[in-house]
Amino acid sequence: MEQMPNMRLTTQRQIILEELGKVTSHPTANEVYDMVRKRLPRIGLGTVYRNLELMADTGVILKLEVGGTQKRFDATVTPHYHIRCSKCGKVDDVHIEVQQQINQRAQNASNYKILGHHIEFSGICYDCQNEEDRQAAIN
Amino acid sequence: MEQMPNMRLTTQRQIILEELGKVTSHPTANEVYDMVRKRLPRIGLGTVYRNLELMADTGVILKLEVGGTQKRFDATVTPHYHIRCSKCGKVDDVHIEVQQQINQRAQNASNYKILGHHIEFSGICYDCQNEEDRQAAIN
DNA sequence: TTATGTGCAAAACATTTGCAGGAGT
DNA sequence: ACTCCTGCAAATGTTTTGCACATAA
Repeated sequence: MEQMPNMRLTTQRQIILEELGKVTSHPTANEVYDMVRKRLPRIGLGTVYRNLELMADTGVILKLEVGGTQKRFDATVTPHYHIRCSKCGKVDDVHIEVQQQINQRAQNASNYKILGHHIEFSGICYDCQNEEDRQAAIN
Repeated sequence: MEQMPNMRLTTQRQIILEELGKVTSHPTANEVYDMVRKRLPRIGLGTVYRNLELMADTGVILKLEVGGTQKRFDATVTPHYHIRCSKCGKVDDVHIEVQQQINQRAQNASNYKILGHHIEFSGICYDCQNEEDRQAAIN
């Protein structure tokens, strides 16, 4: 794990990062807690929150502030976009090219110093589409 | 207010919508509550939440699920993008053209049925830039 | 008249924090 | 040793909900 000065390499940190790296599901803090607890049964939820926050602040992971009530986390830090299913809330990556030119446009159109952007698509995932079709067949 | 069947036109609903329409600041539910309370001192916070949610569901207003801990609301329902100040959390509109073509690209790149997208820029607002300069001058 | 909506308070949920003991450097 | 970190539990902040009464249609 890349570190800041005064940031210790603890077992908890290593395992949180390892477990997050294993999945592509953009888990919530609580889901990470459940994953990590299988290997470290006595870890506290506060520790998970503190370390996810810390790793997001130092750029080791990404904190996704997408729709829904909970924050989600992503071990892939290269820029990419996301889609969230309006039915079930699942979040997936969307592999389209990054729209670099819109940062400049936003710079021209506002009095902010632009740092970046994120695109969140909304839609219905494959499973929920099938679910819809099944319901339609019944009615 | 445009309505669904069985949706009554109450004083509370009218005033919530009026007050939200007066501002461009993308207020949180609690900020709407404070605005509305000046005219309806006995309104409950639950009523504000229930009605903002209902109006967002019926498309009368927009619920913004941008970064930060609270949801924000917007009386402007025509598609547009937002920017959030990384320092103070303020949210403003960004008036650049809507990137309609990326929905098709996302459709091709995923197995979701795409419904739409939203872009959130991050940056430093004018006031916070000045604040930074003032701090730099001191140090 | 009657189903829907409201005010109020409590509950639910996500996240943060204080603190005493534990562990990395 | 000296900090920083952790587990635990309590606190905080936001949103939702149950219920008895009020009100729009």
